[in-house]
Amino acid sequence: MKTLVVLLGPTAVGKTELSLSLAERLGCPIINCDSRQLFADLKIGTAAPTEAQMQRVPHYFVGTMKLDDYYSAARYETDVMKLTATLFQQHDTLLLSGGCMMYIDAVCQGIDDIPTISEEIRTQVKTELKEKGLESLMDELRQLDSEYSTIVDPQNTRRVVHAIEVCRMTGQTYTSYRVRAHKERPFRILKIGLNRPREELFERINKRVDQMMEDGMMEEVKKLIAFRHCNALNTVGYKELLHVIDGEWPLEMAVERIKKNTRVYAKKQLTWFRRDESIRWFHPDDKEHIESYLNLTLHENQANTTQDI
RNA sequence: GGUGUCAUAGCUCAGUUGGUAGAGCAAAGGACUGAAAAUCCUUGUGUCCCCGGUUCGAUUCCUGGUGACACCA
Repeated sequence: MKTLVVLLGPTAVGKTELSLSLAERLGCPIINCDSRQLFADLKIGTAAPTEAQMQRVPHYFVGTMKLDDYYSAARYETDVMKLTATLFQQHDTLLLSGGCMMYIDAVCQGIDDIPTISEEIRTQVKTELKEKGLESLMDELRQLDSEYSTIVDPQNTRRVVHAIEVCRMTGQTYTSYRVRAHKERPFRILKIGLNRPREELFERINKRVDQMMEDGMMEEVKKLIAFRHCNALNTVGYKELLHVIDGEWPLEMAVERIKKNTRVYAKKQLTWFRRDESIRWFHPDDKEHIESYLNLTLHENQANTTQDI
C-alpha cells in the first residue's frame, strides 16, 4: 500500500526545513502544498524553497505558475492526483508539505465537482455587486437557492457571489453541487502536524519578516506592480508593501502590518487544523519522534501488506 | 534634599461630580468546497500602585508610603 505523508502546520513553523530531511530519509520528492509558492515570482515573500533546497530534493508545484494564471483548489486536487498516480509507480511513500488548508483537504478528502465559471458570468455578477450591492445579491440568492441562502454568511461577499455564479452558470442550485462527499483515495494518508508554543511561533514570524525585507522583498514587489490586480498578489507581504509604493503607508508601518497579518494567518491555519482529528502533532525540533513515528507506521504498513499477500 | 505632576488591561491612555471601569493598538476564539496567505463573524483580559482614614460604599476624597517624571536646590 502506498502512503502519502502530509506535513502541515502554520506558516513559519519550520515545515520546509523538516520536509527536506524527511524527504531525504524517505527517498522521495516533495509535493508543495502552498497556494502562493506555486507562483514563480513570489519567491522571497512566500519563503519558497530555494534553488539549493530544490537541488537537494526534487520539488513539485513550486514556481510553476505565472501571476495571472487561473488556479484553484479543485485544479490542485486534479494536478496532485495525476502526479501521485505517476510518482507512486516508483515510490512507496510521497511527501506533501505545506500549510494551505483548503488545498490539503482537496487532496485528502476531495472537492465537489462544480463547473468552472465562465469569464462572462464572473464579470456580470461582479458588475451587479458593484451597482446593486450585496443585499441585492442576497435577495437573488434567496430566489435561486433558498437552502444555501439560509446557510451562507450573508456578509461574506465571496461566498454569496460564488453561489450566484454557480446558479446562473448551471441553471441549478448551488446546493445541488454541494455534496461534500469524501472521496476514497488509492493511497493511505498520514498527517503530521507541526506546531510550537505561540510565543515561539510569533517570534519566528517576526524574524522571518525582517529577514525577507533584508533579502530584498521590496524590490520583489516593485517588479510586480504591473500585476497588482492579480489575486496572487492579494497575499500577506505583497499587499502591504503596495501601500508603501503608493505612498500611503510608511515602510515601518507596512512591516509591522505584515508581521501582524502573518500572525493572524498562522492563527487561522491553526483554527482550521484543530478540528482535524487525524493529525498527529509534533514540535518541529522533535525530529527523533517524528522519524520513529514514521518508521513505525510505514513499517507496520509494509508488514501488513506482506501478510495480505 | 525641596516642590510639583503622575500611577487604571500586555502597551498607550480615557473615565468614574464616590455606587468596583472603557477606547485604540496588541491579543484570543470561530466559520470555511473552484480567488483560500482569500473572504467573513465574535470576544475586553483589570488587587484601578500599597497601608490606613472618612463613608452605607473608595479606583475616585484625605494622611502616609513606594515608584516614575519634571522643575528647584
